Amino acid sequence: MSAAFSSPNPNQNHLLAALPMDEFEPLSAQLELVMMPLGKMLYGPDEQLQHAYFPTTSIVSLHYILESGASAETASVGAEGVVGISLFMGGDTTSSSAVVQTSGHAYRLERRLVKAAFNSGGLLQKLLLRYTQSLLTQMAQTAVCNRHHSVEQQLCRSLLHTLDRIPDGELVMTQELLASLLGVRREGITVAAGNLQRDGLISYRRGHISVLDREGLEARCCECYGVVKRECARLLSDELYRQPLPVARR
Amino acid sequence: MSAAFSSPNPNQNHLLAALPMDEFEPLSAQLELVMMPLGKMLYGPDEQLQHAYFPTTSIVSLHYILESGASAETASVGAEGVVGISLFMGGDTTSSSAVVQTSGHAYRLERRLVKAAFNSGGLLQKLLLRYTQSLLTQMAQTAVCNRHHSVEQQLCRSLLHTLDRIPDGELVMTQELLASLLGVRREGITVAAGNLQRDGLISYRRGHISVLDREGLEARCCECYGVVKRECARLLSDELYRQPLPVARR
DNA sequence: TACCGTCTGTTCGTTTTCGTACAGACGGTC
DNA sequence: GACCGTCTGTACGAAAACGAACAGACGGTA
Repeated sequence: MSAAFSSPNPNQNHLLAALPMDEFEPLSAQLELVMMPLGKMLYGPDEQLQHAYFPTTSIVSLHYILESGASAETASVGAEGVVGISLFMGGDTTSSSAVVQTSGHAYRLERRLVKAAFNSGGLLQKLLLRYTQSLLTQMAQTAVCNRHHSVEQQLCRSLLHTLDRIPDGELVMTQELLASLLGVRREGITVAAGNLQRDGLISYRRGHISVLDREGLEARCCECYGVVKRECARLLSDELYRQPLPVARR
Repeated sequence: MSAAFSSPNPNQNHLLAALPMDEFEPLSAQLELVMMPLGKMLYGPDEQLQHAYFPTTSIVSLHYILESGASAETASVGAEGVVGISLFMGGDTTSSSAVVQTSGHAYRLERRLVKAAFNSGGLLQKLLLRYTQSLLTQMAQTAVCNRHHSVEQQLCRSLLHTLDRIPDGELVMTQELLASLLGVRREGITVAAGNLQRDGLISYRRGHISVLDREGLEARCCECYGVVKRECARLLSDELYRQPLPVARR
């Protein structure tokens, strides 16, 4: 496990890890390891994508920026997924942007290779389609949550989703960043986070948030977190996935 | 054109109309014309879908119902699309529901046939994937709109999207229905619609809304309507679509 | 150690939406 | 023509989030 930190490995991405040898092998030489620094924009609105990114230790936020400059996250992508689905879905561009929300690594694959791999129609195609379906669920639930739930509930949801992808429970994000992800004022986050800290669920200091009581956060969160998590598990963890994740490829 | 009303025709659905003869022919005998009465639920959460529906004159609303009973629309589907993408994306079910928002007709195709047609990989597969991408855009924009825009702006958006699918400009929907689609109170719709009527943009009476000034509505609407419309046009109206829609198949 | 930029905390009035309650009006049915 | 269910209009206080302004605190750098 500790080797995972010192030596990045494509198997850290769940989609890549699920591929059988004969599908992974031809891709592996083409996969390029890239650093994903916090704040880096992978693509902007209507920009031709050059690569698909398979995050391993990084988290990427998909969001839309309004003419006013305001923005809101519509979904986020970690090691369970891939950034750049429009490359194989057919549009090549999207109206949204993709920005690194948690720094780390990713493997990227050049545009034409993504399309070719998808069209060759093996397990990878199935996986990518299922992942896209889980992304739909995530966006739909974000829409519902934005309509009906409080800033505090949405903060819990965001923290939990991030936590699921950062096993050590130590999130590196300022309140300002959280606010821009959720599309609310920074002050709103200050108050909500203050309440959570007062009640012993989290603790934070200048850009670092530690989750102290995960169950507490879940109890305080709206149902949206669970809906997305269950649906992603269902779509991506059934018979398609039988390999334990971090272990060497058989 | 008037024949379109008296005799339902699969060509009224844009996806079906775009198919070349050799792909449409084997499907045509399997397409079942169904009436879509207002309020009919095509499927509920986690329910195994039995058919995909290709609307012609009907409009279907995809939405999520919270434990509290509140709900919110995440996307809507008319003649440009298909209801039941999880059949070919791989999940078979979704956490959302699909309900008829405007009564009319649709053609439905049995589950296995949908999967077979998708997997045979012709133009239909391309079309379905592109349509799914447009659905992603729609959901993402709904999330953003729910976060940042007023009830009145969202009402305009909803009316415009419906209007695009109901050419005669006479919408059959109560304020109660509109409220449940947008996930707001009925009173909020009363006020917003009252303002629009006062300013001469619409007129309504007991469940019937007439749009009097389309440009006015667009001016009053947020950018979200245009974003979705342009993106759908781009994804579904390029080289894949060259046939004029209502005309007989060549 | 002093400094300074960034991050966090707090305040206050404003706006929007919510929740609740009830009144009025339309239109189809008996 | 009277009735009644449904749809629409209005009002009022409560709650949530916003916008703007400013104070304080942390922590890296000079």
